Amino acid sequence: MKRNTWQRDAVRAALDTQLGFVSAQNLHSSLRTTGSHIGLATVYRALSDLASEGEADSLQSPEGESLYRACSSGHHHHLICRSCGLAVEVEADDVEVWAKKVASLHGFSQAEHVVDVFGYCSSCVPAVKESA
Amino acid sequence: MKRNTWQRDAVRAALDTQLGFVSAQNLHSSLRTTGSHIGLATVYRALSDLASEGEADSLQSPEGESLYRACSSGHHHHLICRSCGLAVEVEADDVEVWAKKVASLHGFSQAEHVVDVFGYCSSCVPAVKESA
DNA sequence: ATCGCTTTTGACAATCATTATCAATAAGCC
DNA sequence: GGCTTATTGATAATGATTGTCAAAAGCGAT
Repeated sequence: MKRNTWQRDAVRAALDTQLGFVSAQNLHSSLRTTGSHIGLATVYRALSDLASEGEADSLQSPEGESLYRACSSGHHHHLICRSCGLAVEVEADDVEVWAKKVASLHGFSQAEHVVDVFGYCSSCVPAVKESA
Repeated sequence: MKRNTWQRDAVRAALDTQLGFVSAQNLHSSLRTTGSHIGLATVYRALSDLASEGEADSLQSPEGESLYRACSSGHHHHLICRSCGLAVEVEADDVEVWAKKVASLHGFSQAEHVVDVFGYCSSCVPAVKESA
């Protein structure tokens, strides 16, 4: 049976306070900073659980870390700021349709897709010339 | 100055023989199997170089490994078989448009996107019931 | 073809995120 | 209050990737 522990609640709560995606390591640090004595492995477990229960979204950063974020339920995608980590949930009906079409066109089944847009949010526009 | 070494060529060649995405580790094994004495670190370096020169595509597997594949130049996305690794390059004009629109709508600049579809190709359809 | 300067290699150590281990602890149920 | 068992947490283990650095090539000039 699944039990309710304060650790699990703490992780959920900590995740809620975050505006963007966080790594398990970072979330653990945050929790420690706020005085919690929660263990690192527990944070990993809690995040992993939350993600599989649909209470959190997870994605891989370009560096290969797993990042998590509290999310509204349902299928959606993200627009993520490379600088501050701010994440905006976006609808992508067009993309859903496209993904299904492409998959079936090539005989693929059980298609899932990874769709995320990375950029700099209006507060973080870096002082970089238009070079690319 | 950048030098031409047989190692670099070997990695390029090995990558060309692959139908789908491979990890650096796997590619290294393959090379060893074919008799090459190339070092692991060198394979990592070569792949990383190829990727930044645009001669290879790279993406993160759901497990967090970096996967590489020789690719045609230009921007495109992939339809990847979870079982055999087969990767099909697909156009995604609709998605390009959508990504730009969403980014500008939220004030994001320098937007890049990650769009990949994972599924099972027709040869790999697993004997799994429609449970999800 | 050789010399010399530099880049590249490769074996191995180091790093870093994540997972496994397992005894101690604490939930939920009686 | 106890009992049973899931959960915790400190730490070890794992596994991919990167750093290190002496030895081994590349490439241009001679």
